[in-house]
Amino acid sequence: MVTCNYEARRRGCHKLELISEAKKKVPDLIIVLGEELGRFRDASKLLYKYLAGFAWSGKAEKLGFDEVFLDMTDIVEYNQRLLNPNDLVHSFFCLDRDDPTAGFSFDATSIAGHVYPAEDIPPPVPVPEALPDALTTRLILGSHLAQHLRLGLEHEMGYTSTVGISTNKLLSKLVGNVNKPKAQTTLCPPYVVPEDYGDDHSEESNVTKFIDGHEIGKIPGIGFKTAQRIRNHVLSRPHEFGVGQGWGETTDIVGVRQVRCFPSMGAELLEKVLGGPGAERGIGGKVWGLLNGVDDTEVQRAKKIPTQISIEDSYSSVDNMSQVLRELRMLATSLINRMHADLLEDDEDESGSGKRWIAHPKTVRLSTRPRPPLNDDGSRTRSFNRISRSGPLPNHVFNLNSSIDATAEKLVQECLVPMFKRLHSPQGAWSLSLINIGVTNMVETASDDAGAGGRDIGKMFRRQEDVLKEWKVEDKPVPPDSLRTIEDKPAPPDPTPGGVSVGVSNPEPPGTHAAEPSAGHEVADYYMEGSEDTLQGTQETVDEHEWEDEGESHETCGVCGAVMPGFAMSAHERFHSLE
DNA sequence: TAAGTCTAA
DNA sequence: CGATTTAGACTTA
Repeated sequence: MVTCNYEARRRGCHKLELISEAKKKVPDLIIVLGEELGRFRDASKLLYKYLAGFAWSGKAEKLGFDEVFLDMTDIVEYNQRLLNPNDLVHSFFCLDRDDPTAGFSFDATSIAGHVYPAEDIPPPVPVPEALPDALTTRLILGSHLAQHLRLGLEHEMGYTSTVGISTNKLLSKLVGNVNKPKAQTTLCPPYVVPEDYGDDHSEESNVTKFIDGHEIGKIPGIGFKTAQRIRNHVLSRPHEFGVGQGWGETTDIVGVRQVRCFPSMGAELLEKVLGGPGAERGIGGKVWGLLNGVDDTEVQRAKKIPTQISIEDSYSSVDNMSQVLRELRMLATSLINRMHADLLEDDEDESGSGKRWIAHPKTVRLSTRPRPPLNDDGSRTRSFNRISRSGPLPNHVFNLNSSIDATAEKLVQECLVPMFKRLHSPQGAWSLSLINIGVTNMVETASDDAGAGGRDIGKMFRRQEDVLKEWKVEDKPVPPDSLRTIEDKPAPPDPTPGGVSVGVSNPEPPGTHAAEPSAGHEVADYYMEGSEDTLQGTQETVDEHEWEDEGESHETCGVCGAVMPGFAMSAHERFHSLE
């Protein structure tokens, strides 16, 4: 079992649990095979959009399908100034700079929702004496904003959510885990993080106190490998693996405190332990920061186009060409569909138009995970290693006049099969446990993006250039009258209604860092979970050729019938695809 | 650019 | 027995 909902968890199930085990605990457990990610994607997009709408800065970063970081520094600071110190209980949170009436009322004398450390005694009667210190005020504001977002998410979108509120991504994410589901938690001051940190301030700082309670592998940014190396060093021996349980379970539990307080521990030592070939530069300093609750990474703004799109499937064994062919066709079809869903946009400005590509991937990649051979004892060492080959993506995949199936088939025959042969000799014996195909190297198509938010002229120029570059060779040969729009077809509905959704989301606001008392970022960390949706659109197409076979012979365009030298066809096709 | 590693949900 | 899928950031050659 990959994952389970909160109801199942309440009854004792875990992620990655054996189905047999889970069934013992919950006989009426419902097992759902496979996945319909499309509906999750759609829900994810919708929820993301809703939340990002509250971020004045536009800083709203998705983490997976169901989590979002929101940097609410500006809105929080704005409201900090609006507070009336003489009547904090009746405060108003303004959500729109341009509309003083947009917002909600709240009590600025206390934090909304749960707090860390937990208060054993609920605060007496609020004593709106004076304005608390700046950080506390900001966290109070952040907590109420989070509360408002969670209520909005629930009442307007139908999803419950979980949120963590603190001053950076690391802390907000971690503190969001403290109370769930359907809750929010704010990491309370004091946040004393000394300039150099490293000294033991656990007495004064809730940051240290909080983070020290975590096993190192639980810290975001410290993954399996990194955690392992740190454990080995601290324990000065190879760790032991837990048996029978999920991955990465260790019988040796090494806590953050144990590492932080290890003799001569610091950025330099960590750099030695973790550095080396292939390691990220500055890894020591980065991890040292994490162990001290320091995380200066910015909440990223949403990207309009993904940097890659990939599809994969795993198998118990795929070991012959006909299986490979079948799987490649399936994957290629899904990939083309995904490209249409994610890279095709309604063409507004043309009358009677259809869709147009907002970006063109330039590269296609095929990766596999070969099953390791049997060991002497008959066992098989697990390996997750992948190998891959990549090459130019033929232009014909952008042709909207061909059917998806035809496009996929062509992609398989022309690209994927040859790449596969570069990976695995048709003679040699192989057995694959996974096949993945994907497209990368997106080149954004120029758009009349009247979009708000700052526009980057330089960037737009570059985009133009990129596009023009692609055209240059072929530009001339394209007959003027070959321009044509491609009409779009209504998408075949393939939605499955109703999904189950559990939704949870959790935003967390401000992020003042102790290290930088005044200028911290605020980070809101949102969490959403579960969701459902409908499916995507469709397409169709005509036909075409591609750029690799540039010969001197003439060819006829399947779309407009124009005749031109072979080398010009790719540009010509691109031309159609852009229209 | 290509291939691989690490991380995370 | 068996153990997902997708994607981003980053390094190295």
